[in-house]
Amino acid sequence: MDFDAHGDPAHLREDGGMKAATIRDVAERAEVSVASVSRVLNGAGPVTEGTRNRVLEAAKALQYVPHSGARSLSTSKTQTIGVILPDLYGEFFSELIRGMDLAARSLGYHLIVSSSHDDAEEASAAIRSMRGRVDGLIVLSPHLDAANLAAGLAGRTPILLMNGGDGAGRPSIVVDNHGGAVQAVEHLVATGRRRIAHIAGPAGNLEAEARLAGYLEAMARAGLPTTVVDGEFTQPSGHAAGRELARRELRPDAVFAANDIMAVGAMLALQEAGLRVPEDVALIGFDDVPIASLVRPGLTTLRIHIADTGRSALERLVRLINAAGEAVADTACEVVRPELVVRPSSQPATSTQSNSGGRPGATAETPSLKGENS
Amino acid sequence: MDFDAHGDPAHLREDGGMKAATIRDVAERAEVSVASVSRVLNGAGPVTEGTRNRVLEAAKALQYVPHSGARSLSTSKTQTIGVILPDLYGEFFSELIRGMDLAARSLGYHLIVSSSHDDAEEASAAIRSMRGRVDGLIVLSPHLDAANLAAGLAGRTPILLMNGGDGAGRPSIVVDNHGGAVQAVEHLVATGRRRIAHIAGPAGNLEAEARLAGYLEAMARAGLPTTVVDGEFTQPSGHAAGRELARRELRPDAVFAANDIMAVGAMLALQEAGLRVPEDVALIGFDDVPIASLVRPGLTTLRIHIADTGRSALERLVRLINAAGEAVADTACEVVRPELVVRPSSQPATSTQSNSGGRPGATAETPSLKGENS
DNA sequence: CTGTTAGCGCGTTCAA
DNA sequence: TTGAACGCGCTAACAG
Repeated sequence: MDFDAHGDPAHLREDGGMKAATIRDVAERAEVSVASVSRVLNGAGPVTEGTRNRVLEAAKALQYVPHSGARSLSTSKTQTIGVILPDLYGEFFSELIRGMDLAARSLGYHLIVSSSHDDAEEASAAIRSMRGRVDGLIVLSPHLDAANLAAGLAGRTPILLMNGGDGAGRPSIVVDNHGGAVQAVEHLVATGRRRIAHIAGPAGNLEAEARLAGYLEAMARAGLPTTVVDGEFTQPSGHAAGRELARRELRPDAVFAANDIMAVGAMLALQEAGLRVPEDVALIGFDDVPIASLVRPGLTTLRIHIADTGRSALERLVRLINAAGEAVADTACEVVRPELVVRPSSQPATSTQSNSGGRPGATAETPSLKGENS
Repeated sequence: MDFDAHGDPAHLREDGGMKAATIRDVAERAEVSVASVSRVLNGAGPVTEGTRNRVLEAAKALQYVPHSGARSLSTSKTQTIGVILPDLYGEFFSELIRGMDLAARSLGYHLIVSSSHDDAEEASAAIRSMRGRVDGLIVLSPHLDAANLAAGLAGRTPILLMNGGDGAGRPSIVVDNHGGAVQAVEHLVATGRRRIAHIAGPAGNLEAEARLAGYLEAMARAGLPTTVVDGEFTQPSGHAAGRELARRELRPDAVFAANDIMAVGAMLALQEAGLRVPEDVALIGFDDVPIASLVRPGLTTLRIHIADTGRSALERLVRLINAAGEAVADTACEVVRPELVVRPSSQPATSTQSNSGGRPGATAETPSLKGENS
């Protein structure tokens, strides 16, 4: 054969290793304009049944897949929302993301996660690297400055704060940490505990500070002396705190940990020290992550419907995105109120009485039934 | 004042609600060309100290942030990798993603996750919606067809399979599920167990099937009768399976669950039935998710360094991306070998002897020290 | 109903 | 060293 001067475009070969087909290739093959192809593929605009079929056929033949990046550039909509979080460790964040992912998928959005932003500096870089890549941002920065900074940096991209602060007039979602802590203490007091210690979260973390404040306030109101041990929201730190408390001369008869995983750590430490939970020491955590119901004794805690909160956060952000410019009405700080879930770890020491938490509204434990895939 | 025909561009106003500044705005303000701005901001190409400063100044004044979407389009590099997974539930996936995120961040990549793709249909849609949005894909589809389909769909975008199959000549990472299961059974046999039951994962899941096959083979080799109960990789299913096994006439003296969370469920069920672990029934799981070391008794399991595996997977994919076109040498299936971690849940029934798992290479438990942030 | 054209915002030759 | 112009792939006006 001689020179094949008019050879097929490279992309016609099945998987010859060449570049992927573009809308233009489809247009050529279908012998129509790119506009028509676009119209057909997006179902928008009037198209003849004939051209429609030719386009569809050509697209299939070329295994054409639209380039979402290019589409985003021209529509200035990425259908993607970014989630900035300090860490990706533990069940709390994974549950939150799971909830967001669920909502995102049903709303036609993608999720781009970016973690490990402890200091405002890193978070800032992460946020600006999101420009042109996302339609909105959800920022979980437990540090005050980071959040404010984030809000500023975002420019005009809608942003939802979940840093534990009140949002300062910006759309935000916050857990009623203070109220939850008060509930925890009141529950313990109501069930006969008096020497109630608190394992705090890391300093500078707004959530941790609010929980500590709630503990201190409730204890003061009850006229009880306080004991605070530092923790950092991790299992090991909870374990260490528990071990220390077990060694104290005046051992506490109850421990309120600022989150579940520290409570679990403390539970193990207490048990290793030969103490019984709840007989010798009652235990209560915060968050109600899945593991709370799997340890023995089951851990009493303050339930936040984590995945639901994540879902709701994402839905709200999408609403903000769709209302961009207009309804600046959403400047509210939505409050999630934790719900006391009484499990065996906080049963009264006096007797093995029934499941009454001592507070109306407390939820009796129902077998938690969720698991893990592999 | 009269008409301000030459008014400042809208974006000059601080945060007047107008669009964000583009590279062109910066160029105008600095009185240079966009090319120079690009050169300065990307540190590429020769630039005079003077223009450099003017550009930097203008950029700062305008709070200019490059539009990564546009950049991606022109460089055809998104610096983003997509992760397709069937679900986002449980510690396994969250640990995996954590590892990937760690690697991604240190390599300058973003992570876009997309879950809930049970059937091949959905996964397919998810994958094609990634085109032009990511530089590569990591696909965790435990179903055979889905994976093959994925590989085809990806076109020319690098893809790394982690579906439990051998990858069929494509780059992939797979856990030696069969070998792990054999280790589990041999460990139980070596410590005196004979009636060893297996709680299997969902049918159709390659990982689950390989673990089942390993169990069956090892049992046959040991000349022992098999007992298999169906599960679905979830805690509730493990609980149900455990309850059923506890009721059996010829109760097993050991249970090997196809993953940790089912083992935990089974453990709780056995204990609720009044059985002692490990005295009456030894228990062993698979994966070594964080919770395995937090339940009591601590769960013996086959450790996969989940986060490390995720990290390594991402690094390999990035390598594939950078080698695009050239080194098709990477067609290998990397195998991750699980490591037996002996914890109290599988101690010999005969006595409370020391931690020897009976197999060389078995890792004695060291206190697991990781926690959760809130 | 269809085709042409102009951007979206940025990187990048190629001259000057 | 700098700038003008083109292209990435697609959508959206605007003609025809």
